[in-house]
Amino acid sequence: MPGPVPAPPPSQQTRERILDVAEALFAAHGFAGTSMRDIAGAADLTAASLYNHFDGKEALYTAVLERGIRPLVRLMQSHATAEPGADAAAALVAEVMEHLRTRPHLPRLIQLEVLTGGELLARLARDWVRPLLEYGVAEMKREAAPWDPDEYPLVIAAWIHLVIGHFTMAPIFREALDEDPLAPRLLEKQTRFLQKLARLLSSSPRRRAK
Amino acid sequence: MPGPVPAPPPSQQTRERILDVAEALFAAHGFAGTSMRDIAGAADLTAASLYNHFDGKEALYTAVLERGIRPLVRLMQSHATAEPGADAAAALVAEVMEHLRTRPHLPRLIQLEVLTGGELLARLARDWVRPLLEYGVAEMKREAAPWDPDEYPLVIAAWIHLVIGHFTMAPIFREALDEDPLAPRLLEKQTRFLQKLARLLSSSPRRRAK
Amino acid sequence: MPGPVPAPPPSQQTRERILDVAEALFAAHGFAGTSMRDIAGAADLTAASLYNHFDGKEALYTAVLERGIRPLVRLMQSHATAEPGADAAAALVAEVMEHLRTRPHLPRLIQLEVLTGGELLARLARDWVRPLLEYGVAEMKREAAPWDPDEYPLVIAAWIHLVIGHFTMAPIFREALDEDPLAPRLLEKQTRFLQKLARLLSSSPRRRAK
Amino acid sequence: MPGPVPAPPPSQQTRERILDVAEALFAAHGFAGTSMRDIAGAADLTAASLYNHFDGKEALYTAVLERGIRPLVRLMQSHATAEPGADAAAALVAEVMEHLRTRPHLPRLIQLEVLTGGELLARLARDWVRPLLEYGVAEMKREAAPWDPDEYPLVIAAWIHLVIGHFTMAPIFREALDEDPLAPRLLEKQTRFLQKLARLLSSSPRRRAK
DNA sequence: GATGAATGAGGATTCATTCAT
DNA sequence: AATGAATGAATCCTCATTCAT
Repeated sequence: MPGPVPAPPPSQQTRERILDVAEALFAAHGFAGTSMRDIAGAADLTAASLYNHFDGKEALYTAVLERGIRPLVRLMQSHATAEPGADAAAALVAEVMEHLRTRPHLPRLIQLEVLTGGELLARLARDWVRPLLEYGVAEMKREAAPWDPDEYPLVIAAWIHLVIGHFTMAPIFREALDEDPLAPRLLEKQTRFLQKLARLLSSSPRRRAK
Repeated sequence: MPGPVPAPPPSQQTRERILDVAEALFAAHGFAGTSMRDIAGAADLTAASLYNHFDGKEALYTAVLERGIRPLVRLMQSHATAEPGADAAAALVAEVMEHLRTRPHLPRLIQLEVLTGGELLARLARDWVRPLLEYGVAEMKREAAPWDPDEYPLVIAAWIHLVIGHFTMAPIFREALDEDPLAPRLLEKQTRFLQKLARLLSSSPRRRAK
Repeated sequence: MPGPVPAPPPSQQTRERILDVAEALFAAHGFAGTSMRDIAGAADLTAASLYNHFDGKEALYTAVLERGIRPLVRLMQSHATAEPGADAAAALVAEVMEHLRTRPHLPRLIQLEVLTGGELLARLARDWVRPLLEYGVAEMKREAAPWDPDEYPLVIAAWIHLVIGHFTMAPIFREALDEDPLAPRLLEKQTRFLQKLARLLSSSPRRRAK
Repeated sequence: MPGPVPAPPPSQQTRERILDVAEALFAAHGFAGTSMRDIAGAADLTAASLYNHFDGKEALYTAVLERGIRPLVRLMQSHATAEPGADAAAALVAEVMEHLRTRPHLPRLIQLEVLTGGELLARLARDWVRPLLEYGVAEMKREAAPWDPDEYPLVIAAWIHLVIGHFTMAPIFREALDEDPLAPRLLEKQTRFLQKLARLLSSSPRRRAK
């Protein structure tokens, strides 16, 4: 039985605080649009102090991304080894949505990184998208989904777009719908919508299109 | 029969050239990540010369966005008034995809603008997303789609995510698939996939989920 | 009897217009604080057009100063040769004040030029201040004014300060007095005040100070 | 008996050094004619370093003016409350001249600020000129000076012009007289001249002019 | 004579980073 | 671990000037 978690040393606390505000700022303004002073200010520090915790702006950015992506990759891995059942996709989607709910900056960070072709893009592709594609394609083969096999990757990509897009496009729908897509109510609705979609997409329809 | 288009004055040519390279650079590195010198260099000019054509960086960025978004809005409007038939959605998707094929920077620009909450976000929401939502929701009501009415907006949003996402996430799939999602072959495949999906989504299924 | 003055060629008109606005702007913001574009704009021209009339900024500035100072120097010269009477000083002061009333920018221009040690300073000293000193000292010698001979220059300098200062310090007295020192009423009052002072300064008082 | 003044921290020293050189440069070339690089260079710094001490050029300029004007205002205030005697004006003039001797840039700064209508003009009028006017007018009323009451402000203004003008016009008299008006000898002579003038101006003459 | 477009030089300011304290 | 001060490089932008039209 584990005892109480020992309080992290203050330096560790500061480090996490920096990562938190940096994550928010990088997600909101991108790498180039975020200055070390901005981050320091938001963390109640001086820019110089950041260098006591990170080797520089690039290193800080990398640390933010690493910390954000790791749980996502782990989530993927745990599902890859899990019993592939009928509702596996629905379960994965729900879990991912739930995770992103607590880290809403993460999809934005990923999207920005992808858009600006950052250095972590290759790693993201290798550790996150490729496993997801392999896992998903295998699953679809097993299920005889209503798609051509060479459409399988597009289906997987579609899932990614739907999940990520819900977060990255949130601001514009907030404007257009007068409701925050990241509020709990809409997040749950979107999750249920995606699960419904999952069943629809994998069910064998009577007739094949095209 | 229209006569030959008169050659635009050279100054107009320069202006368009600047807009072209600025569009590419802003889409690739974001507003903050693109310097006036970069743009000038790509347009074979000095940074100072840019100011003979635009009032400043912000104005240039706005001009790029305006020019990019206008055709998109017009596309939407022409469809809003068109005969709403069974395959209206499929036709619209195809047209949008075809338009974006020739302006692949545009979805990235929009995504960046949305992410960083730029000033045009409100306009985008008003002129582009809101009409799309209204048009789509009306269409779905007519068709008795297999969704709850309060899910209709999510369906429309899903379409947007699928179209935009295909472009904004292209780099990572290029890495993961070893094939360029923006190459003609994959663009066509994605278009057909989306049209198939359109039929699937609007067909009345036997049983309702949830 | 001279016939009607022939209308100056349009180029001459433009030239004068440029000089007028340049005079005002240089007087208000100094040489460094005034841009060619400012001047051009105020003259309803493009900066490039200024170069059709003047060789450059420096040349334009010089022309402004020349044009402004010439009448002042001529005024001095005409008085130097005039009959030196008792009220010569009073008459000179009145004439100078009257001239400056129509060219209120001139004292400011001179003051700025003196402050920033421009190139025309030497010329101003030679053509304007030195003759004034010589003329004034001679006059005072003749009149047995109530001053030590080596104070004579100070008296002349005082006159200059009083006349120039009235114009250059006008803005601050406009603030402090709630009345414009350059309005006709105050200009006349100041002129009469200076003439009164002239009599006071040159009258032989009963007792000598110091 | 006060103990030794504690050495100011080095940062304060740098700040003062910057203010010193900025005062000289602003006085010599005006606000627009002085670049941050010039100031930095004269203070043995980089332009960027100036921003560690001041928020920008405008702020630095304001700080220079504030620092310069404060003692002047205080001088005025101390005299306003002092015993108004016959030679009060003479004493004040002497003190002001003595103060300006050690800060010869100050009158130029003020003159420039007045000429270009800077933001501090209103404050100068309120804190410096207006009290001086009130104090002086009161004094003159008490003394039955040889002037119409509505000429009193002109007399006060005349004093200001004579004191300020001596400094702001120094360069041109340096040229014309071959002697520096700001050298101790001439400064003292000017002070004695002004005091003599004070007595002359306030003595009741037998006859009234006008 | 007027102008739009182009440009090199320089303007103020911000940036990421270093270092002594 | 935190910071104030310093700085070189780069930011956006303005400037005076030129030149083809």
